Amino acid sequence: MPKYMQIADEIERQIQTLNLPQGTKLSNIQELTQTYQVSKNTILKTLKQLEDRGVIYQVQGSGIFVRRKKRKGYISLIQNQGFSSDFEDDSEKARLLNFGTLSANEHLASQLQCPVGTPLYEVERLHFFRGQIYCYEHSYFNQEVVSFLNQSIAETSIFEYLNQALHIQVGFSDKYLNIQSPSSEIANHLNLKKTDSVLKIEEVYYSSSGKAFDYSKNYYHPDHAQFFIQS
Amino acid sequence: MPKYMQIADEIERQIQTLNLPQGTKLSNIQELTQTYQVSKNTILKTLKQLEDRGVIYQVQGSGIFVRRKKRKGYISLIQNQGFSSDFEDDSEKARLLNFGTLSANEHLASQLQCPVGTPLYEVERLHFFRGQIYCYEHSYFNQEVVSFLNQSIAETSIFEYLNQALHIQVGFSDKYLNIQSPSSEIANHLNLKKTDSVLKIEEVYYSSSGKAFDYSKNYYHPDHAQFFIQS
DNA sequence: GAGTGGTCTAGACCACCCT
DNA sequence: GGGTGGTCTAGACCACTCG
Repeated sequence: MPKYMQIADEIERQIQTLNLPQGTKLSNIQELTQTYQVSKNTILKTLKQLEDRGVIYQVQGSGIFVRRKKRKGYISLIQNQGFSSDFEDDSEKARLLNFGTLSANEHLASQLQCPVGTPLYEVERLHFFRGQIYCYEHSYFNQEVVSFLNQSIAETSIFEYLNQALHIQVGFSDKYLNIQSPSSEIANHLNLKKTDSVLKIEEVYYSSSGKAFDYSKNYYHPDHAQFFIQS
Repeated sequence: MPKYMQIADEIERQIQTLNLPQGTKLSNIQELTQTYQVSKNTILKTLKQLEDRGVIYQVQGSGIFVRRKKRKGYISLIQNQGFSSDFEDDSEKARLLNFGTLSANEHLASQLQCPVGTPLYEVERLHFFRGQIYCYEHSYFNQEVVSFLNQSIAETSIFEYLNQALHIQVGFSDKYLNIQSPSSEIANHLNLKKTDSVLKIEEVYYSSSGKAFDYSKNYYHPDHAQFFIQS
């Protein structure tokens, strides 16, 4: 891991350990270069990183200050790591409903930016948080990028597997949100009436080399769907 | 405006003008330094900027590539410029429902991180897009930051006024999303039944010096609320 | 005016991709 | 192995904030 990243992790850990409140002033840049024995530019990269993560903010001519997340229990829409990472404890569980393969039809090919007929993996899962159903997920993975996947992997964290076993890193992602009336199948999965509404989030994940490898349709239970964005 | 920003704007404009498709390879870094007669680090800052905007992606050892937004008509949840900026044409209109002042109660004081009793401006507006109601907005501005606001300003773009007249820049923001059943007042404003659902987005905007100046509750019509996030 | 962050340079070396 | 992006350095100067 590069220096600027290590230092960012260390500073973030310190803020959390000391539980510093919003607005706490941190050391200035010159002190940070001395503390970590690196050049000013490296510290600047560290601070940009922490700013992007929503951990600090910088004010020209004044200083570097702590920024704290205000509300607990909200899922971040920015971090690109699938489901498991949004929860600090192990209270996130997934139940596999279906695992299989299929060929991309026109719609899937367009979303995954691959030719019609490309072989895909198909995964359907229900996600629970503290025993509550909160999301029905319907995902497709391009087999030309994700060379192998099976049922037992799909029962755990797919993104962790992609990262550690296949060395596929998420480069970037597109997410589309809207509100829909659930189909009877989805209403059934989420324990809803057909007259209720669900929050639908479609996601396309791209590897760090820019290939789309995952297209997911996620339907969130209206009572347990809470999201936040820091920017 | 700094060089790296000017160059970023110029490159983005070129991509849009030439309508370059996703995946188009751009000049490499060395060529860019020569084209714009700046150092490598300046180009690197430019590219980071464009990456954050979702305009390009970089692949180590390979090159710099165009990234295009896929769907039209979706509102970005990342850009921090209030309502008007989300629409390319002038089809966004706001109708002012209420303008006034009040003192912060406990809830508002907590959201705006100010003492109870701080004087606030209160604004209620309905937002239209292509003649359709899509959002009911209920906002509060801290008068200690926003020193002046009146009815006729609230009828146009408040953020544009804050920026140009008061020189208040948005430094960062927190946004919280969830689904709710509308109160009868809100159902009424949005032309909905009480059994429908709305997407509620609470937003807190901070100036570039880190002071919270705007707390808004926005209720989106379920049929016209479409959002996207690139990250 | 002293302190602090923001921009910019020039150059060295490393890590990864592709042919 | 040649090309390309990623990291890091050391130092100069600018722009803003605050007492």
